[in-house]
Formats: sequence, C-alpha cells, structure tokens
Amino acid sequence: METVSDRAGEEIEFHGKGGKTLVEGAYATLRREILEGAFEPGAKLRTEELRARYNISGSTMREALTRLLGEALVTSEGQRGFRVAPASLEDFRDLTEVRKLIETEALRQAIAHGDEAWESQIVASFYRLSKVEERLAEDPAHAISEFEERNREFHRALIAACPSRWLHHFIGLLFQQSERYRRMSMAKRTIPRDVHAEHKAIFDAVIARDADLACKLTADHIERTLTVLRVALEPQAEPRRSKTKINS
Amino acid sequence: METVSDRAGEEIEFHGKGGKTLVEGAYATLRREILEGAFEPGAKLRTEELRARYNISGSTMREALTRLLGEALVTSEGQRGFRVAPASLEDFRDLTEVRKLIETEALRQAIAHGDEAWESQIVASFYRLSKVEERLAEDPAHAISEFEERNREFHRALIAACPSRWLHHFIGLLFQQSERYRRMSMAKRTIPRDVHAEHKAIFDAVIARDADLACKLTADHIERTLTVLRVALEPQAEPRRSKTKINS
DNA sequence: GTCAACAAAAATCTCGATATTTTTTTAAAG
DNA sequence: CTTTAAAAAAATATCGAGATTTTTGTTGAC
Repeated sequence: METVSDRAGEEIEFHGKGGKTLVEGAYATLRREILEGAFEPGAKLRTEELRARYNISGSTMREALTRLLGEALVTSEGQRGFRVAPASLEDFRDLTEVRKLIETEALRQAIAHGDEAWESQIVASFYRLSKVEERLAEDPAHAISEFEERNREFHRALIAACPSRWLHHFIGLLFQQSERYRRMSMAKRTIPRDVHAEHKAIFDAVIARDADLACKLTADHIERTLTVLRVALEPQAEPRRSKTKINS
Repeated sequence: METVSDRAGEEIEFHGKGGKTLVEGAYATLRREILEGAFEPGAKLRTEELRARYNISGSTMREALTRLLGEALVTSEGQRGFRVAPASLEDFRDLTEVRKLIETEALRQAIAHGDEAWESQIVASFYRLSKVEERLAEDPAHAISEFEERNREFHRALIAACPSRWLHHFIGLLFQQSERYRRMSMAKRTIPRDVHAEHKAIFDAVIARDADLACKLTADHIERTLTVLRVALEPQAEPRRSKTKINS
C-alpha cells in the first residue's frame, strides 16, 4: 500500500484500493485534496513537488494532473505547467445557474421514469444522509466529509432514474465543482440554514411524484448555497478588487 | 516541424503551430483523426502504435490520450489501455436531446445580452458558412472539413453573447461529440436536406431577436441530423442486434 | 534608479528503457 | 475434443534521467 507525505512530511495512505493503477491513485488523492481546499484555488502545482508527495515519477504525475484537467479542477498553460483551477463568486454563480437548469431537467425525467427500486434507493440514501446531518450539528469538522459523500449520494439517487448519460455526466462535473465552494461556504457559515429540512422537502415531493414542486425545491436548494457564500463574502467586500477571487 | 506517418506510412504534418508542446500536437492530431473517423468507434488504441505514428514517447502519448479522455473521445479501463469512445444511435439520441436543452438556453441568453459586435460576428460567420455550403454541393468530399469548421464557428458566434462559461464549455463538448455522428450522417446521405435554408432561417430569427422562433428553429436543426442518421441506419436494421453500435 | 542583456537556476517537457500486467500460445490432462 | 495449466509474447504502466523552456538573478550601461 502506497503512502504519500502530508503537509509537514507525515505519511497518509493512498486510499487503499488494491487493483488501481498509480495514476488513478494519485488522481483520486489529488482530486480530494483540491476539493477539500488543501491547495488554494489558482495555486501553482509543481510536478516535482507533487511527484515527491505521492512517490511517483514525473510522467505519471503529469498524467494524473491531465485527468483533473478534464474535470476542470486544474488548468494548464502551454509551457508553464499546471495550476489549481481558480475560484470566484462569478464562477460559482454561473455554476449554480447551469446546475439548476440541468439538474431540474434530470429530476423531471427521473420522476417520469422512476420505478420502485429507484424510490427505495432514495429512501435509503435519505435515511443515511439524515443520520450524518444530526452529527453535523455536534461535530462539524469531523462529519463534513461524510456529509459530502452522503449528500452526493442522495442527490445522485434522486436523479438515478433519468436515462440520459450526458445529463448525468454534466451533473457529476457540476456537483464536484460545487463541492469546493460548498466547503468554503460551510467553513464561513454565517447564515443559519436548515439543510435537513430542505432535503426532507425535496424527498417528500419526489416520493409524491410532484415534479413541479420537486424541481422548484431543488432549484431553491441549489441557489441557497450561493446566497450563503455571497453573504459570507460581501460584508468584507474591498472596493479595490473587482473580480473577487476566492482565496480560502 | 514534426511529422507523423499516415495510414500507409506516408508522412503528414503535425499541424504547424509553432509554440505548442508535443503533447498538444499529438492531442490535436489524434482528436481530429478520431472525429474524422480514421479510427473506428470502440477501436483499440495501442500506445506503442500511436507512439510510433506521432514520433513521440510512450508517456507523452499517454498524456495526449488522457486529454481526450476528458473530452469523452476515448475511454480507458484499468490496466488495459485506451479505446476510441464507442458510438451508438442511442448515444447520439441522448446527445441530441441534451444539446437541444443547453444550446437553446444559451441562445436565449445570447439574444438577451448580445450587442452590435455580436451581431456583426454572426453576419460574418454566416457569410463564410454560406460560401462553403455552395461548394459542398459540388465537391462534398473535399469541402466537408472546411464546412465543419465554419459550421462550428457559426454556431459559436450565435451563442457568443451568452455569458455562461459553463454553458459554453458543455456546448463545446456536445458539439464535438456530434461532429463524429454528423460526418457519418453526411457520408451515408440518404434524405435530401437543405442545410443552408435551415441556417438562413436561424440567422434571420436571431438577427430579428425573436428568441422563441430562433430556439425552435435551432432545436429542429439539431434534431434533423439525428433523423437523417436514424433513417440511414434503420433500413438495414438487423433484428439480431439490439444496441445498434455504429461501425463507420 | 531604470532598463536591457546576459547568466544561472528552476521548472517543464520529453525520452528510452524497465517493471508489471494482460493476452496469446503451447502443452498436458481429463 | 474440451478444459486447465504453464510458458511465451504483447501491451500497459512506471521510472529516472536528459533536453528544452521559463523564471529568477546579476551585471553593466545610460
């Protein structure tokens, strides 16, 4: 089992999936670290540095970085290497709008096509999500990653019956992008928010097969994270900066 | 200037862009070759073979392949290499539906936001497209690549005023995916089709800022290529195959 | 002091060879 | 003749070093 050195030189595991290739391991680990904010948006990603961090060779590291390029989590420019994808309120606003458009469409199709197996998967994932939401109030720092996982799983279950592969693909990309901002939003939590109540409302509407209501609630739900982050950023709005880049 | 060996061992140019890296060169060339159908959907892409074809090393070739992975033009599985992304009527049907959803939304936003500069770019690209459409009737085989380029440019110009980066990104991916099918559809041309008239109608509606009409026409325009390909495939529908993979 | 040219350092990109895994072939057994 | 097992071949994945480009630092002229 491979290991990688942590920030100060500790060693953390390479996410013990046996059959995987080194590229896939480095890719998965770096992706998570970017999403969790271990690397600042826009930060330089030196191959030599990362190569050493993950104990792999340069070319292998480049291949892992190139994968993240395809998910828009890193950028690469000509002859001057890779960077973490920049983050901005404007980007998140855009992301949110497109997500509303695509995810509500997928939800509508899922409600139209879904069978009992689909429903039961929603029930199960909603239950699992609810459990971790309780824990989130007590121990936010520790439960947040598990919350993210179950939140993703719940949202995936909702639209699982949508037959469009391309909608699923795009939603996956957008959801992942949102995760980065969502974590920032939770870190700077300013507005009190009953996420569980939102999920419950969506859950009820979907099980009741009320497509219009479910889509409306989902759109509001997606929008709300943007509002929270916007409020968290606006008060300290320095008039000098116009583009409001986000630096964690 | 690098060269690559053609099918029978000839040498063709590496798309003479000077400042590019070898990875970018191989990536761009292979992408075009896949889109043009030089490699069959689902075909194995042996690194050794490609490496020799483009005169680059294995790791560099892998990096180029990984880029195409992010654009869903190739697939990669665990420890068994890369393949050209499969193509199927079902995939094209899905692609078409999603494209209609996203591209009409972008067009609506473009019409709402567009200024005079936007309009003039549309006029220019429509003119350029019209010119090559004339040539297309006489000399299809030779004009097709130029038609594809100008067609892409026209469609891009139409939605250029849409402010959403993510819509642009997805539309770019979907348009590229469609290109592969579009070329198949043109090769097996069965139904007579006045593409120029379709473009003209869209052009007029957009310039008149009639969003509803423009979106309707665009959706029909996108749908029509699907219909053409469907008709071209259905007559020879062998009852044995259920999934109707497309093998050029 | 600022700018430019040049040199040194650092980083990126590329290569060719090796280790590992999968696939094919061959041989043996039931 | 089919199935199983072992060996050989082919293909993938990985490495570490070298070539190329960008960035940083220094010197000298104006």
